[in-house]
Amino acid sequence: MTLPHPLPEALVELIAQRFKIIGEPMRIRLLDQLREGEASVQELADATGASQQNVSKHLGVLHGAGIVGRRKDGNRVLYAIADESVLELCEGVCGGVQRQLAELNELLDGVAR
Amino acid sequence: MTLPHPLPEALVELIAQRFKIIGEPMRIRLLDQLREGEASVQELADATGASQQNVSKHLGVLHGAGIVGRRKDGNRVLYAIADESVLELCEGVCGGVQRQLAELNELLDGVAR
DNA sequence: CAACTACACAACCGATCAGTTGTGCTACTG
DNA sequence: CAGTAGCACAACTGATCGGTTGTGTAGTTG
Repeated sequence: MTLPHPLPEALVELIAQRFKIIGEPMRIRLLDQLREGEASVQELADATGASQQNVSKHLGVLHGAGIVGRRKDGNRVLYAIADESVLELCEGVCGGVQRQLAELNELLDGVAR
Repeated sequence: MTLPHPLPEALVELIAQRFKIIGEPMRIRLLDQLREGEASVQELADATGASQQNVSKHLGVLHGAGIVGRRKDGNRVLYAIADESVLELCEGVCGGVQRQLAELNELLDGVAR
């Protein structure tokens, strides 16, 4: 996809909001956990060590953004990743981070030499 | 690239920080502007309608994250995109947004039918 | 029906952060 | 050298947000 230029203001806001939602450690942990498949709030709370309320809150945000899906199963509520593209985004970021660390290493090499 | 699972805590923090930095409308506007090539702080301030101090502050954050590069040119300081991958990230997000809007349209169609 | 589990909602608190204001510093100019 | 332009740093403020606490509700179990 090719981005228009200049970016329309509304799109800028949408993009920023999206990034901001993902830019939270706890939410990334939840998404990472959901890579194993759908899970209940309690399971995610246990897996991350966070409180049930906190997990529920973050899942609500992710669900509101359409990043995860909700499904009732009797007493519980199962969440699952609905937008696989977020994982690709994380990979992209990791790539950037790795590239940066590599450059940093080169710089250190240059100094040490 | 394939992400490890579970994500190490430090990596989670790094990813979140990166997303959070990009998740700010003004910074996205600056990056969008820099797609046209390097520009001075004043030019970016004029282009975005923001104050010089505010632009300088955001550029400082982007520079600290290694996303943009700095270069002195006489009296001015020219900034340029240093990590092109951020643009790809924005495209990825736009893809997700578009997909979401498409699904929303389908839902509306279903209701209206 | 009573007790319990799972979840979400609301209110609150502390921390973070974007934007402004004020200022100092550097480089160019007349 | 005085004046001006370009930029960054520091302090302040208001808003946003993550996490906790408390509570209400739906569904299950004995």
